[in-house]
Amino acid sequence: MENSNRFKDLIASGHLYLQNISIDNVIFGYHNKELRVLLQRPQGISMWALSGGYIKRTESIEDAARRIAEERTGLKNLFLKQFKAFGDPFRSGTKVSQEFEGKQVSNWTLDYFVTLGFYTLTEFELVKPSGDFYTEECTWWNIQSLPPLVLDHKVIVDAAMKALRLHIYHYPIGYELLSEKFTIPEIHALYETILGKTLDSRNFTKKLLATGIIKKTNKRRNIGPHRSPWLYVFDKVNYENALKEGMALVI
Amino acid sequence: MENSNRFKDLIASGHLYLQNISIDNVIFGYHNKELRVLLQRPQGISMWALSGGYIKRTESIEDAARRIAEERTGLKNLFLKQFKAFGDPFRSGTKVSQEFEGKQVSNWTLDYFVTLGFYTLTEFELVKPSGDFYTEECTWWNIQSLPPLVLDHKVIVDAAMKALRLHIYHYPIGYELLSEKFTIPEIHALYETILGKTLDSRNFTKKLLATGIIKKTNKRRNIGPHRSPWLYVFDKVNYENALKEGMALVI
DNA sequence: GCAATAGTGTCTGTAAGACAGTATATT
DNA sequence: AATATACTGTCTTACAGACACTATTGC
Repeated sequence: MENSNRFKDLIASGHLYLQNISIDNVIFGYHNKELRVLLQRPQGISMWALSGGYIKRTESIEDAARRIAEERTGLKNLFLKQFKAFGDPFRSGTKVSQEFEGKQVSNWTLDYFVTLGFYTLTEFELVKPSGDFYTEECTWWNIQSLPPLVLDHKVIVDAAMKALRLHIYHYPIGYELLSEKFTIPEIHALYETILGKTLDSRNFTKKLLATGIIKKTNKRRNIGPHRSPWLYVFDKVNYENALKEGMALVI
Repeated sequence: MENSNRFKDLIASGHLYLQNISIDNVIFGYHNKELRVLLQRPQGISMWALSGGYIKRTESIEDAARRIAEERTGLKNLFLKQFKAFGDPFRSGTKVSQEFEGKQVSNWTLDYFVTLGFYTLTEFELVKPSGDFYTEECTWWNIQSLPPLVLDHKVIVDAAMKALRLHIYHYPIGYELLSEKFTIPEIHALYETILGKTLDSRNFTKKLLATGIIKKTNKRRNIGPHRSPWLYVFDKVNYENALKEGMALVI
């Protein structure tokens, strides 16, 4: 059977979405030394939830996670990483989860769901968060002061944060969080914010430059009554390679 | 509703297993400088497959992966790690997959499956592989010379191998692959085999001992007409801690 | 000149990595 | 004695990490 026909048949015969499996996307936003997470509050619930959704029968899990991020942020081509799957008969199936995941009030949303954890990186000033019909609020929360979260979403956020902090040493993080041209102090602040600790600026600069993922331009940024910092850009070739092959950065 | 009743209802009302999601467990076996993978060949198929299965509505994903490993190896308490989820509408749904995953000939096994990749470590001499009713053969294959694999199972094996080689630096690997007491040359050979490269024995010993995960006993192993090596054991406290918290080993 | 920020060079200490000779068990 | 394997110490080098002064900008 051709694939297009196969899809039509599957969709016609059953559900648009895969069953028993969901995606929770921890959408991180960065701006000006602040790291936030995009959360939404479902109608009539006092707790907050990650941007989640289901996998269409016609898309890969990465596409699904990307679509969910795009629905909430309006942005395409975000930095996206799968980090862990969570599955336990008790993680969904409480009263709360019925109300929370009850976007579609049918049996299978009350069922045992395995959720695939992804995280996404974006610049939160570029984003006007948008919830869906079942969402009462959708907004950014500082990572240090999150509101009460439904289900095991706090566990998922913590795992995403842990994965992000590990990945920052192995993948070129920053492209989606900074403007196309950025200064060393800007990317320095980004790394400090994500890692939650100060990094010696001299050593940081040396080591980041040694990876080759960024390069100096011949332009400077005017920042008022101070010395103008040089502008840098990501080196396309080295960036893509580090994204695919990984890299070693010990800062 | 009580949980026990909830499960009964769910199982009675639908399927025993979660739908659209499977587990593939890359069961690695080690013995005497050789690393193997446990594969099975379904009835009437010429290609081989990973040990896979589905998730019962009453168990967590880790429990399901553990159960699958136990069904094939007969062993409990194996080293088990989740490493990645694979999901794409085209990864299952070919003619081959119908025959392969057609253990239960019903619509949903022909459907789009997201599979959760786990890997397991064991000592293959301890294992008498056992397939199930639908399996024609179930046996160990050297990692260097795998037979043709169904679907994307080669991709999954490669990803598991990559994850294992990364994890060996961060988790105490060896407890399930060696006898309770083992010598430095034995664990040295294990690390060399998994990493696929030679490791200087002097530096290896220094650094492994520095982690504190193994400790010397006052016994030696008799190995014939040669100097008798000391026997070591894993240090329970440090081992458990490294398993939970991770560790740093640069070899 | 002042205030604020950018930018960078050097030193030290640690440890990774290279390297080879001695010890021991058996026949 | 011969053989095969276990065991270990030192040196070099690289680099991580600590550290502080100079440069630039606008007012």
